Amino acid sequence: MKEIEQRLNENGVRPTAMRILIYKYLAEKEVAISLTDIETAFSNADRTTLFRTLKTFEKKGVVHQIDDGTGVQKYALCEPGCNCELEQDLHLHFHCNNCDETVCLTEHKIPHINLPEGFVAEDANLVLKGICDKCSGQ
Amino acid sequence: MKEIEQRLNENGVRPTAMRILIYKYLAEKEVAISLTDIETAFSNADRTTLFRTLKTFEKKGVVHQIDDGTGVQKYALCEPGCNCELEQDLHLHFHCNNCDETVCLTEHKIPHINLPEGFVAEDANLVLKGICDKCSGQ
DNA sequence: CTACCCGTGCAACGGAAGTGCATTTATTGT
DNA sequence: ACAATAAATGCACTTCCGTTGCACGGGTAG
Ligand SMILES: [Mn+2]
Ligand SMILES: [Mn+2]
Ligand SMILES: [Zn+2]
Ligand SMILES: [Zn+2]
Repeated sequence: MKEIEQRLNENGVRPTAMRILIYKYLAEKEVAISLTDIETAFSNADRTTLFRTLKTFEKKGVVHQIDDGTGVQKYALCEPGCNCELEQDLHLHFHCNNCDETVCLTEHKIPHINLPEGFVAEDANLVLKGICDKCSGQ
Repeated sequence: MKEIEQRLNENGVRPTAMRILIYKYLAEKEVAISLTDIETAFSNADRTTLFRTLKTFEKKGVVHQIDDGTGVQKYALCEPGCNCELEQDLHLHFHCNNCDETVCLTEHKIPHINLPEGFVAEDANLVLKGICDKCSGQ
């Protein structure tokens, strides 16, 4: 509880009640979360607030956005001290075709790719799709 | 012209006038194309027709869909004899943050990734973002 | 020639992201 | 403690894109 407030403060995000709740929600879930997920979980709050909270979190480096190819934006908490912006720190994501959940595989960094002449990479996104550990029965 | 008809026939797609035009359009452009792009190019035709044409092309293996993280679906012609479905044949895509175009780098296959226990990969999507060869001045 | 299938067109729907503005809540200076 | 100010929240509305239902019409096959 107190740690959350501290974490938000460190990142320059004012720890309002709502934001703490959303942070806690993100922390409990071990999967990437969509705006609609949060909207469902906090049906009393307004969608715009939740939307802007996520955008604030993203801008301040509290969460990173995930594009898993489903067409809906997902978010997950950043590791403490992570540098999502830097190309070297980009991890891959896994989307399960069975349970439809997306998880961060923070241990698995995106390998460096040699590009043709003239191409300069600044960012990368690698998503693997298949069956997750929960759904594969193992 | 005749080759296009043949190509479509080979893939089980009836070569209507519209479809041939769309195929030709995709072939001329060297970049990934969105439905809106096609809609703009063929303002006389109906959006639905174009949409379903792309979906038909995709189902029959004439084009593959590309998710470049912009939020809009793009499409590009498949290489003759490509096996987009197979994991081994997946190439990466490059999205230019300057000109906003997305290109296939068909030579660059997505490297195989060792996943944690229980995860089974069936598909992969790797998108690099940065500055393309045209925009980097080289 | 006729019946049918499939491509095309028109209209409408639904989900999701995003914005402008009013209102409430928190923060700061006096 | 109070006023002035800034930030967060809520409501309404919009736009964009993908998608579907249904009706029409031209080509294809029997
Ligand atoms: Mn992640
Ligand atoms: Mn491609
Ligand atoms: Zn799963
Ligand atoms: Zn470019």
